[in-house]
Amino acid sequence: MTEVAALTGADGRTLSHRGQRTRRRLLEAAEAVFADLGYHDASIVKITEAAGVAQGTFYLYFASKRELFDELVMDLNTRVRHAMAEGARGGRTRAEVERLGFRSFFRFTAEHPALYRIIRQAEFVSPETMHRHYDRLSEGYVAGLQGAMDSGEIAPGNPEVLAWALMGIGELVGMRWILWDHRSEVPEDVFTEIERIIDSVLRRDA
Amino acid sequence: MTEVAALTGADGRTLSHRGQRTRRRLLEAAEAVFADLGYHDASIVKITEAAGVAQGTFYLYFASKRELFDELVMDLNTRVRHAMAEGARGGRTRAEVERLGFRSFFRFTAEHPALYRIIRQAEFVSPETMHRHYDRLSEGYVAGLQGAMDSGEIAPGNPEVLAWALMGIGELVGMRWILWDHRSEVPEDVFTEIERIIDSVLRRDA
Amino acid sequence: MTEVAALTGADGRTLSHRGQRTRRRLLEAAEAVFADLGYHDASIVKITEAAGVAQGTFYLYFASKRELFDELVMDLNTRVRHAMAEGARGGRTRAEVERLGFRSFFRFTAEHPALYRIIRQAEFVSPETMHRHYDRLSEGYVAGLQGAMDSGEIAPGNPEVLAWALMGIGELVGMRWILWDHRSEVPEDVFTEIERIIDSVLRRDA
Amino acid sequence: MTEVAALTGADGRTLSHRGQRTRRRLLEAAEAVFADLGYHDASIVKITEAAGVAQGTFYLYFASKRELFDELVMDLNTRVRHAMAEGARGGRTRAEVERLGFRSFFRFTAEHPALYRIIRQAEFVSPETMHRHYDRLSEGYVAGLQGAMDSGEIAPGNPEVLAWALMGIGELVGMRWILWDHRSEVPEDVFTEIERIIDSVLRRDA
DNA sequence: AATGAATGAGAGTTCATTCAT
DNA sequence: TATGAATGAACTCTCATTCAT
Repeated sequence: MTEVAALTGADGRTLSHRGQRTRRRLLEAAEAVFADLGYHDASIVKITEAAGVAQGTFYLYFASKRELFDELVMDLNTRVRHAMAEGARGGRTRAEVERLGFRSFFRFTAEHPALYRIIRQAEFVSPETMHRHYDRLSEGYVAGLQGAMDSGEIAPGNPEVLAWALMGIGELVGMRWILWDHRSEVPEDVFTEIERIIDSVLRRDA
Repeated sequence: MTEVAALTGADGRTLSHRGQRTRRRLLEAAEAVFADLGYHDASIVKITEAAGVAQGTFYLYFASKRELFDELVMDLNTRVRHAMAEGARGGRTRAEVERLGFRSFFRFTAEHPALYRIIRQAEFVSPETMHRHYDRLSEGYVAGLQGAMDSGEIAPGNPEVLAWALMGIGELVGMRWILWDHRSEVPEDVFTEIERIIDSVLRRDA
Repeated sequence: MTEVAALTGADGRTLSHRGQRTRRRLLEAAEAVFADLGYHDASIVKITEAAGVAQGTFYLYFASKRELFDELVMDLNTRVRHAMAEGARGGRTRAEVERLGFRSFFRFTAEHPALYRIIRQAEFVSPETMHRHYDRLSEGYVAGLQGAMDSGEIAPGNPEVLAWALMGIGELVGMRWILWDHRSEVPEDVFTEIERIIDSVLRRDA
Repeated sequence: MTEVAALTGADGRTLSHRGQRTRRRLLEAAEAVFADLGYHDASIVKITEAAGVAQGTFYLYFASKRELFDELVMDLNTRVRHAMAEGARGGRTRAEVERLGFRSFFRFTAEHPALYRIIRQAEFVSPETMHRHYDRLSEGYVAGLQGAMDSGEIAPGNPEVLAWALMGIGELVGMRWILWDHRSEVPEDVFTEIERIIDSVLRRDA
């Protein structure tokens, strides 16, 4: 259950405080540069420059550009899921939980555009990592939906397909109204429609 | 309104028959290579090799790799939309139209994986083209949905948001069950759930 | 029997006249640079500069630095063997043939120091190529020695070991008196001693 | 004349017991890693890892990678010569001495492949050291051969050339039958031929 | 219309060496 | 005495693009 950030260098050795700080700086710089430029145009030079370290330093902490990518994706994956779980905590009905989850997701997207931008290139960079990202994300959905279907709170159906449908909605709506419009959250009327969609899809009698 | 395939060389000159054939071969090769390798790993050498022409020939027909990309995306865009319109033609209710549209979309995805794979890289290759792709796709949806809302056939709501939500569903479900599973169409139970989702979202009383 | 120089590019394609010329220039530059600097310090930049072409041009003709190495070694190997065979042609006794062969070998070493210098690094660069070099060289010796032993012209013994012993003598004496002293041939008194050694080793009664 | 192992750090300071041990460990690790990988692929990291010390520690004992190389070569040189002298001690004729010397040389080569493998790269790493290695080795030979020529025990000739010829024989035969075949000593029939060669070359009447 | 040789900038990565602790 | 983080130059190799034929 506990997910601990790796605190080792590229060779698996434990790091000093200074080392940990450098590693974190590199990871943060990478997030920013990847978000800006995408995986391919984000060169190691640019990342290390942004982190304020020399080029060679990079390889003290990551075995390759791809490994950095994998770690960053998994890190962001952990964080979105936490953010969504956190944001949905107060929800009393399944629909409310999902609405709150979407809100948190949009907020996270606004704050961490890298996640969205990286993930859409991931299939050609690191397919397994991409799969793991979506799989982990869907797991959370599926568990909740399955439970609510079993208890009869929401309409019966295939929870896995529903999960992927919801992820698709989140991805494209976030892309369209957060990223393209450079907003920090989705406009209210857009969110209202999202709510309507979620509600109709989950609603039992119908 | 009429969309005519460009029949000119990179410099805008009209092409001979032979020239047109070469151009088409290049475009087809590019679709295949892009689908396989993605934009970045698809080099001009690989594309010209696949097309059976010399490297230099490429620049007789396209000003740059990026221009080829743009053209290919727009070409595929036109073709998906035609395929969807065609496939949905017989639909008698809006819901039926959408279901048929999805079916056609999935089929197209199976036959032209390049579209999906290219589009997910597009933001860092050619943002305008990417926007145009989604915009054009959504236009078709919006028109239909708007009409059906106005006539009271489907539940009122924000047709644009709904359009993007539907595109998101199609994208992720197609990715998950067509591309990842290497299937030529989505499994029936998955499609059944998709139908359920579409129906709930469009259903009036609720 | 006929050994034809490869006339293809790195991808196996046949070359135009211009291409062949460039390839040859690259090979010649490599021989010079390798002889001067050894394999490791001879960078592609230095080789292409010496050849008067751009860096990228190199990879049009050789798939890698190591492939160039292999080709160069094999090329020089062919040439020493020809030179030795040629030089020894007039010899009437086995001993005379060997003496003439050594002369040619020393002359070749003076003209192509790269062979010696490359071969001594080869074990860590391309072991198989190194083996092939020595094996091919020894084959010529062994054939001649075996025949002369069978006919009773020279003392009986193990022709293979003898061949390697002779190669060792040639290598170290060439290194000491040609390469280190920067001479174009071995001093006469040194050669006289070499003759004495060869004669004693081959002499029958004893 | 006395050859004392250097007991100083890179800066010339005398070393504590602990320091001496570390230095020795580094030298041993270097011998192993050089033998395995050759000079160029043997990085300081690999050597220090093999020695179980930190990277920076290396420079407490050696001013540079090249200095380590020089010291190692000279160390091995001292040891081969000792081994050969030791092994040849019982020989009663010059020919017997040489035979025994060769035996010891082959045995040393099997136990310390690094010597052979390093020396063949040495010309581009540290020419002076390479020269010193061969020169020292030949000195031993020359002294003995000269004496035996003077006393008429062996055939008259140029002892220096003969010495280099013998070194060449040892190098190539050791390479071929010890190193390439991964044997701990030369096969008996090969050694028999070596004996024959030595005997013929040294034999007076003839 | 087509070729394919040539270019050169820039990529990811390695490594001997330095230095603060 | 020892550590290990940091450096930055240099390396091999790739690739979109140009151009002479």
